[in-house]
Amino acid sequence: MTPAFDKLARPVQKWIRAQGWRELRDIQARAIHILAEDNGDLIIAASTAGGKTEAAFLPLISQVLDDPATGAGFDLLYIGPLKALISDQARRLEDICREAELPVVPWHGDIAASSKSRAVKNPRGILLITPESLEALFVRRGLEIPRLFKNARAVIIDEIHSLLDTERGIQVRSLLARLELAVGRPIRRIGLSATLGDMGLAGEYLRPDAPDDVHVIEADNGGSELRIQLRGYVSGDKDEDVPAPVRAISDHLFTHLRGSDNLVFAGTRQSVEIYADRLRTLCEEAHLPQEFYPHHANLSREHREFVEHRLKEGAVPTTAICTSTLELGIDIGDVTCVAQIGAPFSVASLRQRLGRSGRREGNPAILRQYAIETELRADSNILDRLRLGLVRAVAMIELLLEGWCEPPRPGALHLSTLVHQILSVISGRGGAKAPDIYKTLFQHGPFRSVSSAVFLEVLRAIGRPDIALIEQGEEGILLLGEAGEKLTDHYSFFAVFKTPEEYRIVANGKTLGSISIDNILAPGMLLIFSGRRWHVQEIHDRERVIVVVPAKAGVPPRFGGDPGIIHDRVVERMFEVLESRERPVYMDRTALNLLDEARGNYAQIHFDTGGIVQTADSEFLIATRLGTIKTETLALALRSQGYRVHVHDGFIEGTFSEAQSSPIDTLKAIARGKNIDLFSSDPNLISEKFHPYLTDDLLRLDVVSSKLDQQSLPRICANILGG
DNA sequence: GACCTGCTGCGGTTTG
Repeated sequence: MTPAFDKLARPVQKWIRAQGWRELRDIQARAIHILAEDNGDLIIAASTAGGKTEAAFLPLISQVLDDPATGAGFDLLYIGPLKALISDQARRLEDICREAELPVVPWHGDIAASSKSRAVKNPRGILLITPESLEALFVRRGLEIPRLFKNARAVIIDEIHSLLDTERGIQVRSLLARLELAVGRPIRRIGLSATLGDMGLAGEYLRPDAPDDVHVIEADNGGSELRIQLRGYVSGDKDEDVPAPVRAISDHLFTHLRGSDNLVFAGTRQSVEIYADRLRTLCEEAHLPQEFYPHHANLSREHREFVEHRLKEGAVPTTAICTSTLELGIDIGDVTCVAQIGAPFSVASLRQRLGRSGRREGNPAILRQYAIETELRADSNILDRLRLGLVRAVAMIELLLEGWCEPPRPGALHLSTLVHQILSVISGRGGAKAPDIYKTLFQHGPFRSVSSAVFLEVLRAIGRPDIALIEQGEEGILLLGEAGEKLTDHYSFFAVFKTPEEYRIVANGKTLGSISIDNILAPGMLLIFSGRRWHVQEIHDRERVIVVVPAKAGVPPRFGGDPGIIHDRVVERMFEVLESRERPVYMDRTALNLLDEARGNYAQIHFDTGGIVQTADSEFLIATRLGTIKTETLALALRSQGYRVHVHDGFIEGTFSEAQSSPIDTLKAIARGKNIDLFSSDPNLISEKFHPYLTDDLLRLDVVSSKLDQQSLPRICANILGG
């Protein structure tokens, strides 16, 4: 074939021939050359099904075969964020490795303990593991880590775009640093990804000590055709059984998606239930077989796998009404079109979703965007008049077409994850001194933006007698306290992210899924769940179980959630859309009418003399033109000065009383550097799993580093006043 | 004003 092919080991070449491949893909050939050249780190970015896994593994497996290690130890380590992904990848790798007689060891919570203990006794080949299971190895078998990984040539991290600066991403980085420390040498890191907004920042994530040395291979997947339509809908009376836009959008989906495989991203789990229920009803009324199914994280594994299987097999037409569950890497094959109801929270996720469609050569990728706006009345709010949902959908489509997406946001302290890693290090080593922990987690690990003073404060906080996560032993050794022992002893310790408490919903002895305990339910109430209608029969509070039987009517449950963070650039583009006169060709007539209306209303506000206007006697409106973080920071500052404010995309709406100074004067004072206590309105600061063990001071530091931008506050105010 | 992800070790019994 090619020089790249000649570099591969015999059994690998034989496997490639058996696949009937005529040639290696471009990214595969490039990866083979780069991985043969030196020991450097590498990022491979290509779309789903673009051959990334093979690009990384074919040359690495070749190296293992050409130069076998002596003694026990895994040759390669793969970290994947999903159990389903690990099982998928293990199947593919087993096929390649069968010829080479290299063991492939999938390892996650659903794998039998017997096969795990076998692998620990005789570690060889490729280990595929979740971040949580790797954490468990460090905690439960900390002393065996060097033996298990001393031969590891590389660690492959799949879907790194889903990790980056998240809690879980910081955990993975910490584990990598601890791994290298345990084996006493660097281990080459290879990141696989679909969507990356900024390769430099991804390199920074992969190897913080030498980001510039990280090789990058990017597939050019330009050229494939993209078809977009944005349809507008106006909602009327809220009291209707099925609201008009739900009815109209469902009719449109039913007409255009029936007969093919599609994904409908409905935005929220509640919305998934509403549209799935409506589309099921339409199928029943037309006496047609069912082909629309809901898919979200609260539905049972059995039901989700049923939907995934139908999509993957492609034997019968299937449309999944889903949340971001179907956005990540699990293999569901190609879909005809991707529908998006309401604007998403990030361009990155829109891009990732669209990547599911038009993958087969010659097929276009199709995006059907639906925007719902409320009908205006004489007393309608000014922000309803600006049609911000529709405007955001337009802004995001424009940014998508330009190829932009959100970069990661480094700089957060991640104190909750730090508490977790401190406990993990102490537990895995049976005790540790503060300077050793500092060396492990800070000099080599991901917490270098945390100062040593803050580190000591965290140790003191979790060592307080009423917290008792750690305590001081002889010669300054830190040991687990009573609460720390209890926490790390339970398997729930290994995940760094928080999970809500839930009821299990059971019908006819089978689990349908779960709903949050925040739902107020009583026997006799009606429920829509898993796309069908139910009657609540029994509630078992202690067992957290709700028993339901089929019913004729129902209402969807509440699932709750955190507000999303919208990037500055998206809001900036929204204002450009409001101030422009261009009418995008992909919008239907209703959508264009709504956009014209929004532009007319925006022009009437007269922001031309500055970003703040008085809209009524005691009401004001600020256009920050900035994303969630900066707009929320200003909102907190105004609240601390006694104003009542509401935040929207790039806008703050507020009221003030005569006794207060005018909001313009307040903005002027902040612009001049007036000292503001952002927390005087006492906002909730606990959002992550280990936050409850920290002090208020530490929580404030953490929030300021991750969710606010205190530093920019004077400039934000100056820009608003400058018009 | 949202979405998603994950989980060990032991003791007992049976089988080759």
